[in-house]
Formats: sequence, structure tokens, C-alpha cells
Amino acid sequence: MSRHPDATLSDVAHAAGVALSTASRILNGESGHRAASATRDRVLAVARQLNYQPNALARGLRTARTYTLGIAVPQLENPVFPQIIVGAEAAARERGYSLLISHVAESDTDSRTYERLAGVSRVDGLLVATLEDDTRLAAALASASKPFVVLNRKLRGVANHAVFDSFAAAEMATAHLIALGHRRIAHLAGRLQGYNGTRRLAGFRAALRAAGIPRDAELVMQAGYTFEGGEIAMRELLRRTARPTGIVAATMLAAAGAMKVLHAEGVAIPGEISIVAIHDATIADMLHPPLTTVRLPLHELGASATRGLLDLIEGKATSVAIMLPPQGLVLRASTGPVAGGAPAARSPRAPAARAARALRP
Amino acid sequence: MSRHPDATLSDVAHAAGVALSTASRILNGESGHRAASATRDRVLAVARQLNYQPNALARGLRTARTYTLGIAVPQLENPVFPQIIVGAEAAARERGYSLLISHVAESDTDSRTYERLAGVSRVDGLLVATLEDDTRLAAALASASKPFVVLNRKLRGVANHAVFDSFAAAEMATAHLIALGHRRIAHLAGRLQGYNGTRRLAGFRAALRAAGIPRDAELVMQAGYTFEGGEIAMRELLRRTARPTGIVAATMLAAAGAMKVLHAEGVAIPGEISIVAIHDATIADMLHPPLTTVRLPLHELGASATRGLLDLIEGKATSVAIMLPPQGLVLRASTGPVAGGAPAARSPRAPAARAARALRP
DNA sequence: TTGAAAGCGCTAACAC
DNA sequence: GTGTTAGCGCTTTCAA
Repeated sequence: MSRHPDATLSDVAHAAGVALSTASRILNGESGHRAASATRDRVLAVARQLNYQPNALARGLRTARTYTLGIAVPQLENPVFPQIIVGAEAAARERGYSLLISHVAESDTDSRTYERLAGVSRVDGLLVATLEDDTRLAAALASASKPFVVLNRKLRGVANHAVFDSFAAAEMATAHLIALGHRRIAHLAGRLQGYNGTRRLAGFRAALRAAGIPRDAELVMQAGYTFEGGEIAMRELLRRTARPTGIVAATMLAAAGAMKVLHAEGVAIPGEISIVAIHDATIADMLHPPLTTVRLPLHELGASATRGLLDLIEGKATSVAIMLPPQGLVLRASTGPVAGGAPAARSPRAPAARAARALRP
Repeated sequence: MSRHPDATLSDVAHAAGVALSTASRILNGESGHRAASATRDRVLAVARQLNYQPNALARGLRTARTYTLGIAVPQLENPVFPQIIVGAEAAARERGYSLLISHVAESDTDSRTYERLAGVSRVDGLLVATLEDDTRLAAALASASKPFVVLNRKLRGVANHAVFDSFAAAEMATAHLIALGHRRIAHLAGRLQGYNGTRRLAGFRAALRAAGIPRDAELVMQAGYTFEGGEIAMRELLRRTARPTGIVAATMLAAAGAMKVLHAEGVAIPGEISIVAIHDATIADMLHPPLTTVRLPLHELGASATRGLLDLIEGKATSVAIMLPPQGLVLRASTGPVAGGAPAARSPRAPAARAARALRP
């Protein structure tokens, strides 16, 4: 490494015996510029030989464009983010941009973190994934000089976002259990202050209401978005109230935690309790029994948010508001007919009909 | 967003009525420069008011230093990478650097991907995580003009690396099963062409040898590093040979795939087959039964590789060669005494003694 | 079609 | 202690 310093454009031009600007034009394949093919070939050959790589800093400084997008992610170990990232990257690459990932720990108390984020002079725009409704973040973004799109939530006072239809997803998951004859259904909710948490709770309740099942506050337990949160909530739920026959978990991680507790308590899944979660990833297949889920288009969220951001950057749009519907139910083995119950004697209601669209795992 | 263009240093200097260089020095807190506190306060106040953020591109161009490190990751969805990244980030931040993550799909056939990687003018150095022994990568790195460290493998012809002692890890995992009385032990191996794959296989064999258990080629099956690979290998293993009583999996993902197949076949874990994997993460706790593992210091790998890279960058070192030992066995519920067998009647041999160091999950 | 020159925002000599 | 100035590598007028 560090053998010879990088060749610069000036080196190439010199070696090829042309002016700087000529070399630049040729290497950038300037349109409407039919360089004499002799010169052209010479420059290209020299560039290759010298292993010339344009200096992104200099180019960016000059053009005020980096052709790079940033994505800030709070929780790399959450299986939803990698998929969003991969989708974003594909969309970025398709339009000639690259994607830089930046891990922003949510516990990061350094308030300048967000200011730095918003000011980043290294990127042309920013995708911001976040779990919390962080007012500092909102403030930083509000004064940002670069376009940005908030992923996976709506942030108070911030216009551009790309979210899932969490209401519909929860409705679909709940309707699935109802169609299987469940009537005593619990909800392991996300953060009840947050966007997805509230929307999913609302969807859960709407599905119950549509089926004429009375609301029971005892059956809603906040679990957050982690494995440990799922464990704690499930344990608490079992302690506090009569056992439900079905569970709608706001996320796979919470569902995994709940399942661990159920196994520890010797509760059969789905024999005694069925469980369905929102979000789908490989991990659903690794659980035992494999977890029935409502699949959300993670890849597509990343991709369409990116396209929106690029439109913002290139002036093709002035705002981005994307809401993606769930893709459907992925039937695995963690849900089944309610024990001894009449499995959906009545014809399913609206939400249940929606849930009918099942995907293969 | 995009309200007013970013304030530049020149704006700040103007507004504060000082020269550019004065503003620069004050804002950079130049040592040995006792700025008159009046000027100083004025400049700082103006900078804050204008929300001045130094342009990283310009600064980097001028100083030829970006105070940014890059990390190239092939497989974001593999649970080992996030932990490595978090460790790297912590170490980078500690020395005043930030970390940019870049996802490099291994399927990426674009050979320029690696050249771009190696040439990156946006970072001061590069951490390269990779699963394959890619000759294109090695070639690109060999001609790189920036320092770099290869993570998690040794690459032929490339000096700087940070790896785990995969041999010791596999030995430890295998010795654990041997200590539980197992003698018919299978290995779900990684990639047998790769560094970790071969080292783990060697460790597995060494432990068997030390216990006087003859080698049986039938019991080694290549599974790679994915869930699906684990499924396929396990299915093949069950089809091809008499059932083992213990399995050493090269990774958690492969172990998860194997466990799924075992469940499907109705094989009791650990009643009929015990399974232990190399690598530890939350996912080990989500599996049923929870997976016994040999924990590798992922966080520390990222951190020490980063420190090494920074030493390279800052000229404090000329090469980096790091090998980290496994942290120990994390006993969970997927391993147990061999059915009906004599549980380690003989006193354990050397490797078994090593395995004795057990960690809490 | 090609060349000369300006300048993106910043730091670091070098003068005062 | 502060100001002036050159120049990092590049793109892009403007002339030739």
C-alpha cells in the first residue's frame, strides 16, 4: 500500500501531452465532444496505465455534488435495516449514486451528532432511519441544508418520509387470527409514543372491532422493538391476565422474545397460543415453530425513499410522501385454529378477506 | 431544507470582521494560539449563529486527510458484521475519526467495485471485511494507495489482517461435545476453500485426534455461512450417513438451518443430537433450544483492527497482524450428555480443559 | 476540438 | 495575534 501517491488528472494530462481540461473532458465522456480519437485513445490509455482515479473530494468541491447519498441507521443489528439498506443501495446505484451508511447510536447523547448529520458536506442528500420520535433530530433536519427523507416513520414537523402502512399490517395480522377462530387476542405493541407503535395498535383494535370483539386493555402490552422487550412483555402478560389464545406482535424480534418465554412456560405454539408478527425476514424461518408474519416491503421502502430523495436532489420533486402497503401474510407454523374453538364459522369480515392474500415464505 | 446555502468560513470571517485565517485558527482551536478573547468570542458567536459547518470536502482536499475510515462489508444481514462495525466505530470515534460503512455485494461482478474501493479518496484508510478469498480483491488492495486492514480472514499476498483464532474456537466447541461423552461428531463446515473454513475444520480434527476419535470423512459436510447452507448440509448429512450424536457448526446461521431440519425430522435437541456453533449473538438465544456457542470477540475484532489501521495511517506502525482468541463457551440448552453414553468417563484432555472456561449467555 | 485560467472552501506557510 | 496568499484536484467558462 501507499506505494506511489495517487495519479492526478494533471499527471495524466502531462503524460498524454494534452491540457488538463482536455483530459478531464475525455475521461468524463463529455457529450457533444467528439474528441479526436487519437487523443482520446492516448488519454484513456495513460489513465489506465497510471491507474487514475478521480479525487472525489476535489470533484465534489468543484461541482458541489458528490453523487453520494447518506443513510443514517440507528440499530444495525435489527434485521429490518439491512434489507432497507440493500434496497436503497440498488436504487441509488441505478441512478449513478453510491450509498454511505452511517451508524448513529440512539443512545448517542452528543447533540452535535445530529447537527453533523444534517450538515454533512459529504453527501448530496440523506436518508434518516430512526426508531424514536426524536425532537433533536427533527430540529436538526429542519435546519438542514441538504434534502433528506425520513424512513419508517413520520416525524412531527418534517415533511419528507417513507413509511409502511402499519395500520393495515396490524389489521391483516389480527384478522388472520380472528379468521382462525381466535377471540382472546393480545398485542405486543411497539413504542406507544411512536408512529408505528400507535398505528399498529390502531390497526389491531380496528380488526377486533370489525369482528365485534370487545376491547380489553389488559391484552395490550408494550414490548418495544427488541428481543428482550418481547420477553419482558410476554412474561408480564402471562402474569397479569388470563392467557390469550392468540398474539399479534409488532415485530419479529418481540415475537421471538415472546416465544422464548412461552417455551420456557411449556405453552404449546400454536396448540395453546398462536403468534403472528409484523415484518418478515430469514429469522422468521429460524424460530421454532417458524413464525407466521405479515410481510412488509423493506427492500422497496429503501428503494422508493431513495428514488424520492434523488428526485428532491435533482429538483424533480419538492416533497416525498410514500406509504407502502403490506405485501401479505406469510403463513408458517406459529398460527393455527383456536384450541377447541369454532374455526371461523362465520364468513370472514372485511379485514379477514384482506388477510386472505397469502405469500409463500 | 435547502433554505440558505451553507455558511462558509469566509462568511464567518466577514461577519466577524476578521481574516479568513484567523477564523480558521479560532474555530480549529489551534494550539499555541492565544487568540484575543474578544475576537475569539466574536468569531465563535458568529459561527454558531450562522450554523457554520466546515466543508469536509474542502478541508479534506486541502489537508489530504479526511479523518474518516471506510469499512466494506459483504453481507449486512449476517449477524456478525453489525457487532464488528460497532466495535470499529467506537475505536474510530475514540481517536477522532468517523466510520463510513459501504456495502459491497459479493455477487458484484463489476470488477471496478474493488478498484474504486481501493482508490477511495474519501477516506484515510479502509477496513475490508470479506467472506471469500477473492483474488480480484487482493489485487485491488495490493495496488491501493491507502492503508487497509482485512477483517476476519487472511488474504493471500496481503499483509494486514485481523482474524479470530478459528482453530482454537473449533477445538473448544468440539472438546465441549467430547467432554459430554460424544464420540460420533459431525462438522458443518464453512467454505473449505476459505481461511476460516479450513482453520475450523483443522481445529475440529485436532480435538478429535486429541481424544483418540478416528477421523470420519462422512461426518464433515460443507455448509457455508448461511441458514440455507445449514439446512441443505444437514439434510444431506442425515441422508448419507448414520446419525451423529453431536454437531459442531462453523457458524450460528448454519446451526440454525441444521436445527430447523432436525426439528422437521423430529430429532430431539439435545436429547438425540447436541449442537454447538462458533460465534455468538442474540440469535443464539432466539433459537429453540437456545444454542450453545463459542463466543468470538466480534466487537474487539472491529476495535483492534481499527486501532491497527489508525496506527498505519498515523505512521505508528508498518503492519497489522492481529489474532484474537475465542472468549469461551456460552452454555445454553442445545448441548447435553450423549444419550446413554458414558459422559466423559476419562479425564478430559487438553482441549477439553480449554473449553472449561464458560461464559454466561 | 483544444487550451488557459478561474475558483469551489479550506489550511498552512509566511509576512507583518 | 492577525492578515495575505498559495494551492489541494477538479470542472467549466471563455478564447483560440
